[in-house]
Amino acid sequence: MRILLVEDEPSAARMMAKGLREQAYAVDVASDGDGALYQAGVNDYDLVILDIMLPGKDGFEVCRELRAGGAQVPVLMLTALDAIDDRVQGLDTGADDYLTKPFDFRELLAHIRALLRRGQNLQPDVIKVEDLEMDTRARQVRRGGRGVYLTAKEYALLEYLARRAGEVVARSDIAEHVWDESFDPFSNLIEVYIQRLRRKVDDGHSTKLLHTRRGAGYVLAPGGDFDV
Amino acid sequence: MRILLVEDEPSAARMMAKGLREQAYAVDVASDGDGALYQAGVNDYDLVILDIMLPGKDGFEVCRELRAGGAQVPVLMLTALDAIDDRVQGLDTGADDYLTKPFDFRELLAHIRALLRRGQNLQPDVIKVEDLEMDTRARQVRRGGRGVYLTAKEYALLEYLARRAGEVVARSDIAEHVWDESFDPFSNLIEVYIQRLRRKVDDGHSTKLLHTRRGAGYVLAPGGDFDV
DNA sequence: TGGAGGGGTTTTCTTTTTGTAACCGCGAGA
DNA sequence: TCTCGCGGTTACAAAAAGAAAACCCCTCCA
Repeated sequence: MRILLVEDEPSAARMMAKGLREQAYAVDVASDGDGALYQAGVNDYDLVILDIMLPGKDGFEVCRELRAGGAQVPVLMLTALDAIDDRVQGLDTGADDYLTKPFDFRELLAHIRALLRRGQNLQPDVIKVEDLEMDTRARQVRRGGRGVYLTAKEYALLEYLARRAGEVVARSDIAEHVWDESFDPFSNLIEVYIQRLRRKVDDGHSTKLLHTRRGAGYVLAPGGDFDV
Repeated sequence: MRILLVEDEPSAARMMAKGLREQAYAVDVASDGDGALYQAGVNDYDLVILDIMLPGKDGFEVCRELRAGGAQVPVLMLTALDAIDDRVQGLDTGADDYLTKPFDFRELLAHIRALLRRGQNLQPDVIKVEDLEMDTRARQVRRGGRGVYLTAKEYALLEYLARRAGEVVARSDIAEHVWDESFDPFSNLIEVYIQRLRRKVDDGHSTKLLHTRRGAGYVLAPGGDFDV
């Protein structure tokens, strides 16, 4: 899941981005309103985290322009406690949720999870495909009851495929939602990660879940959704 | 679906063409305005993607000449964000849509889908012919509920026939829409692919869907019955 | 400060797909 | 019925896509 973080204070931005990446989110950072609008226009984010206090256009204005441009993306507003404003509380700026600073990081994560869930028509917290189970809340994966240790990127990729289980997912989609703007489309990084996932998820199991559709992308499904 | 991509920057062109081909579009590339006009004159494209910034004739001029020549083909303009122009926004250059660079690839795909759909009065995402189902979004094909594995070219050909189910499709049409300009009209490649499709789609089913009309082309229809 | 691990790159190897070509067989018209 | 030609079939070569392996670099932490 890919997030745009709009925060002008560099150290806060760095810290949050780091924490989010640790949670396997792909994060792009914008430090002002215009940059944020530009990024949001270019990429398809799953969530925007928007600090209200920004140089130039403030958070309210950014949110307004986003909505005016037809963007459906969920927006989480951040505001200082002493600057809470009726507009924020009423969420009538077009935002979907807000959080007061300073906040506990786990609290932020909880809000993010809730918004993301809402954004994809309430997908369950635990995704099951055959005997593969992904607990997206605990970020825990098990295959046939046995725990599978995945790195953050591996997890993010698997979760993205799992949420679209049974569909052929184009590599452009993967690049878009699992990696951030620094992804090099000519690298074979996706193949490399698919291979790492196969080793951890499919190796030693007779039913493989990760299938290649040459010229199209990858599918996560038992049997690949057709008899080969 | 056949697309003419007009883009002079080689790496951008290569990247876009690759991504589009991944989505089973047949893509021709032109690197300047005159080349584009020539190609568009010779071939029948379903869509033209036109960068405005071109050496020689620019995108506006190319579009104008295209329209002057009576071309109805949908045109999607690409423009740099900092070069947005009233002419672009007003779409009064004869273009049907525009997109600012750099853009998100999925966004491009969405625009392409929208334009292609607009041109053909709302094509559905799922095409059904008898017990053959093509889910064009998930890129899955099934016959009688059973998944059918098709390569990229096979899929493109079947989709083209399916969209024109019941019609006799001339091999010249097939060559134009499923292959690109490098197609050798003296080869029997189409026959080869029809055969491959028959093996995967019709074999083992009593009602055949792929029928030959000698001297005319092929039809995808149950029983091959159609109004003459 | 050094080593382990995660993320990313590069290179090489393997498999699949695409395209070519030669040959076969059937159907329509003579 | 015979023949010609269109299309079908099959085999194979070339090219592309993907898999695998090895390697690099950076960060974090003991």
